[in-house]
Order: sequence, then C-alpha cells, then structure tokens
Amino acid sequence: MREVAALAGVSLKTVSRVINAEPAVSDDVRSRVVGAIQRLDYRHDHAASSLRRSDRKTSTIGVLLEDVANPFSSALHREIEDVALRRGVLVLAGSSDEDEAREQQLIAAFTSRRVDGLIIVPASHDHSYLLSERRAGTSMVFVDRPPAFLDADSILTDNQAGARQGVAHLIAHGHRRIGYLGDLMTITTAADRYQGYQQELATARIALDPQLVRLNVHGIDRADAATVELLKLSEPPSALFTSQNLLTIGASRALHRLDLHHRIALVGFDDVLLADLLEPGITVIAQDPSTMGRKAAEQLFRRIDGDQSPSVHLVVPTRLITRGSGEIGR
Amino acid sequence: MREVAALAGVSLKTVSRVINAEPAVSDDVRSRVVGAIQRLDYRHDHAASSLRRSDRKTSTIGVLLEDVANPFSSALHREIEDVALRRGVLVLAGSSDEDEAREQQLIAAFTSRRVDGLIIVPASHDHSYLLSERRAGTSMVFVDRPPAFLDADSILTDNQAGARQGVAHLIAHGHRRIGYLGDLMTITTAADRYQGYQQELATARIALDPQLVRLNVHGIDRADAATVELLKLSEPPSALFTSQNLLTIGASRALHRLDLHHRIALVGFDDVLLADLLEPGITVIAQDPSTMGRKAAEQLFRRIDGDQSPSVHLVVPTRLITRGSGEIGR
DNA sequence: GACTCAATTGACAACGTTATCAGCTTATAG
DNA sequence: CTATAAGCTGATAACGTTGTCAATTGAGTC
Repeated sequence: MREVAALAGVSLKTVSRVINAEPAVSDDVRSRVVGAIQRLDYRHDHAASSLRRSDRKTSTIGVLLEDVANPFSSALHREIEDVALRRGVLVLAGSSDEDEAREQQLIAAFTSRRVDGLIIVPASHDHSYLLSERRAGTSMVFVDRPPAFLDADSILTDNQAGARQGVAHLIAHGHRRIGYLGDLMTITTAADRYQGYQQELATARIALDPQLVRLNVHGIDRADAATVELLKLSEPPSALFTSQNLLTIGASRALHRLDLHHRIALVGFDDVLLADLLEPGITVIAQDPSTMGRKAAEQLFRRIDGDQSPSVHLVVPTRLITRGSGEIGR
Repeated sequence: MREVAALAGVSLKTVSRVINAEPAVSDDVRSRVVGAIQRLDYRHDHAASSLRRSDRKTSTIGVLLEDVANPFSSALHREIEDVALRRGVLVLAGSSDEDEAREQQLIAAFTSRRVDGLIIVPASHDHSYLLSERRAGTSMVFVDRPPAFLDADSILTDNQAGARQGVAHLIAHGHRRIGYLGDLMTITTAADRYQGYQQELATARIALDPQLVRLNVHGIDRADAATVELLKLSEPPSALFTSQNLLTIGASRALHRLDLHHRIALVGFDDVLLADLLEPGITVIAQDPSTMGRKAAEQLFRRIDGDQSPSVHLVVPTRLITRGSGEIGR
C-alpha cells in the first residue's frame, strides 16, 4: 500500500480511501491510485484492515457441522454459504464428528480468528464454555439441536412431532408391532424422536415391546445387523420406523437382501437420495435442511447487525413423503 | 494482552512468549501469566499475531468446490479438512456452481484473507488471473480438472480411461448400440469422458451413431428427458453410458418409469449412494474423491512447507463396480 | 478584499501482536 | 575475584491498515 501511494504520488490514507470507496476523493486522484494498484498488482489485506477498523468485522463466520460430507450437513452448509456470500462473508466450516472435544477445538480455532458469528450443530451437552465468547460479543445460532446451559437462538426440526407422524402413518396402515431403530441416545434429536415413537404408541394404546426397540445404533452396517435381529424374533415386527438417514439405508439394505422389502413396511426419518428409485420407494419423514440453513444464517446476520432482542427458537416442520414402503399393510 | 501483562506483573513480550510456548520463561512467571489469562479470559488474536509474525501464516486454506453440497465435492472437502486440522489449519470453503465469475470472486475473497494455500476445482478455463497470486507465494493445487495457462500441481481422475473401461464393459456384454449422456462440454472432465467413449467404440470398430449421443445434458431432469428421447428412437440403444452422477440418476429414473431397467443395460461414471439397493444395482465407474482430497491436501502442505520442486500431476485411477445394471446382455 | 465554507488531502497514532536487541541476574570457569 | 556464558525479561519498533483531526485549496458571498 505504501508503494501504491508512492507511485500514485499520494498519501497512504488516500489509497485507503480509494479502496474503501469513500466519497471524498477527486476523480483525478482516484484514477491515478487505481492505476497504481493495478500496475503493482496490490492486494488488500483484509485482516490488517479489520484489525484497525472500528467495527472489527472479519466478514467471516464459523460453521460447525456434524460432518461436512453428510447430506444433511452439506445442505445446511450450502444454504448458509449462499446467504453469507450475498453479504461478502466467507464461511469457515468444520466437522465435529459428534465429538465434544473436537467441537470445542474447532470453535476455539474459529473464535481465535475472530469470526463475526457462529452457526453450530452441537455435539456437546454443555455450552457454558461459550459464555465468555458470547459476552465478548460473538453472535451464535444453534441448529438442529438446542444449546444447553446457554441462552442463544436456535433453529430446530420438530423431531418429536415428525416421529409421531411417521409412527402414526404405520399404525394407520394396520401395524401394531412396529420396530424402532434409534441413533446414539446422547444425540438429543435421537432422544426426541424416540419420545415421539413412545408417545404415538401410547396414544394408539399399543404397549411398547422392548424387544422391538434397538437404540444406540450408529451407521449403516449396525442398522443392517439390527434389522436382521429384529426380523429373526419369534414375533417379528410387521413394520419398521428408522429414526435416521443411515439407519434407514441399513434397514432397507437388509430388507432387500432378505427379500422382505415388499412385506415389511418401512418409514424413515430424514430423506434419502434416490429413495424414489427403489422398489418400493422409501416413505420418509423429510427434514428441510435448506430452510434451516437459510433461517439460521438470516438470524445470525440479524444478530451481527446488532439485533439485541430475546432469543428466538424456531421450529421447522417435517413433511411426510409417501413412496410405497410405508404404505405396505399388515 | 496488555491487561494480562499488567495483572501478571510482566511485560507484553513475556505474555507473548508464554502463549507461543517459547522456552525462555521461568515456571514461576509462566504460571502467573497462565493464571492471568484465565482470570481475564483473554483470547489470543490469531490475525494480529500472523500480521506481525515473520512466517505470515494464517493457518487457513481456501477450498473452492463445485458445490459443497454435492457428494463428490463434500467427500473431497471432508478429506481436506482432516489433513488440515491435523496441522491446526482451518478451511474456508466455497461453491463455484460452475460459474467463472463466482470462482474468481471467491478466490479473491480467499486471497485477501491471506490464506496459506488454495485447493481448486476449477470452473473457469483460464487461470492466468492466478499468476500474480502465485508469484506472491500462495501455494495452490488443482483437483479434478487441470489448470489452464498456469503451471500448478494437479490431482485428476483418469476420466478417459474410466469411460473406456465402462464402455468396454458394455461391449463385452454384447452391446453395439450404446447411448451416451454427457454433461456440459465446457467441463473438461465431461469432454475427456466423451473422448473415452469415442475411442473405445473406435477400438471395437463400432461406428459412432450421433443419434445415440446427447451432450450438454445437465442435471437429473434433463437426463431423464434425454433418456426417454433415446429410447423412443426407431433403433433405440440396448445400453446406456451416463457420464456423470446426476445423469446416471436421471437415466435410472427414466428406465424404472418405463419399466426397462431389466432390459436396457446401464453403466454410470461416478458412484451413486444407494446404487446397490436398486433392482438391478447400478454398475458404475467409481472415482475416489477421498483419495483425491487427501493427496491434494498433502501436496498443498508440502508446497506450503517450502517444497519448490516442479509441478506434480497425479492421476487417480477409477474402479469398475459391477452391481447388475451393466451386466444385462443384449 | 476579507471571510466563510466545502471539498480534498495528509500526518500521525493506533489496532493486537511478535522480532530484535539490549539489559539484568546468576552460575561457572579460570 | 574477575571474566564469560547462559538464562530470563523488557523496551521499542514494526506488521498493513484505518480513525482522527488538522491543513490546504478554491469557490462563493458580502
């Protein structure tokens, strides 16, 4: 910048003014400075600039996801990116892998880079470690799971209602023995969905058979194995409710292999790509990650812009998509 | 930091020494400083630090993908993140959407934040705009598509050989009329794959029938429509080679709808989640995005660490995964 | 002709940190 | 007891930029 100023025959401050498009610069000087910038191919240092600027904004936000490579996370990520980019804000992304230590490590790395705000899909169950960060003025929005021991905005899926809707759909097709596959119970959404399952059974006056329930099933392969177990029972279920993406895939794979996919009904929580090509297509309770990402980003930027109103807790509804697997009768 | 120094009764520089774990600090002073840091919950400012440090490293890299939400991109992204995080490096990610202007805008945003390096899946066809950036010392690695008018490392899939392998597989099952769906020809990988198709037909002495070729097909719906067109021909193809992810899905959807999925053979380029659950499973030429991401990140960090050797051009092989759809005979 | 005012420009300090170098203390060798 | 070295600590400048405020210029007003 010093060289640019010298070449254009002006002061440092004037170059700064041109770069920041401040009005009080004559056209003559401006064009000289622009010329010098190009000749020297000068690149503005955003970090040094934000260090000195009074608003101290880095125009960067941190996004903590479960795993940037899973479809739900990456759909969130994409939507956040679009909202951010429209404001010239860049996104630092990281994957927690459901690991509390990794979550905290990543968030510390984000904040030491002085991000303007954080969007967090939390893995941990105590966010009081963020209190001082919040006091320091960092905006933050929680997505998919609520903050614990911390008051902050959140955008959640209505997990309980979604699970009830799915189970009710199976009950409506005559099923009374509905197997349940649930993810790690430490994940609050998994716990919520299981509550929904229990509630809907209770509403329909169906006794919960613990044999039909497999909790803490994580990943496709475990879900496959758990499905096989359920179907080997002396009184096997006539329908399955799988409460997560990968569990749905695992269960579906097992049903196909056992050639039971036309006999055992299946409803999954969270949509699955290609689910409509299968025979039968998989009926799901779909979440809406794009809407969640957009709302989260919009809320974050409202906070960054100075909105001080009380915390907002938004619940995004689920949608039942019928494709065949959930409409198999008993 | 000034306050920490005051509370601990030491100088600024000593606090800096403690933070950077420099050896020349007595245990007594160190513990006083650590105590003060915690009492004041001081947070280190990474940007200010790298502004002054002699290596000028920001411990941040920029990753430009086609779309953070597509499976290929996000698998790359995840692998890069893992390599980076092991070194305490954070990842800024962005989606070009195959738009040259958006690519350049994002890269400018990355470089103005002084990233240590760039990993680029290019959308544009002239990267000379990066010359000055390279001269300024920014490391960069290209992935999936080669750089143009710029000498830089690249990690590519062997697209031509992969396509030949897929087409050869169909020919080996007796097919002579093989339909081809190709993505936008401006994408170099799409062009390479089409070349592979042409070459393999030539090798087998099969005349290329232009009617069977549909180029510049982009997205699931267009692929679905193009498939329907091909099958309506008076002399329809007995097999299809779809040269991209979404085109495979679109074609598969059309085949299922027309109930031809057991009669028309299909081989796709790039793997598709759930492809093994379909009836028949989809045979694909699989790329290996995880390996590509890992190699790209490792190469980038070698450059960042000062490796000045000539550009490396790595080709990652494809793998044929047979699942049924490609083994339907004529 | 003196005065006011607006428009333009520049000098300097400051943002939060680290590099450099100098100074102080204590131990060791001769 | 002095000389030298090693270990620890601090004062100051600097990284690249912008905020503050003052200086300069030129036009317009009476």
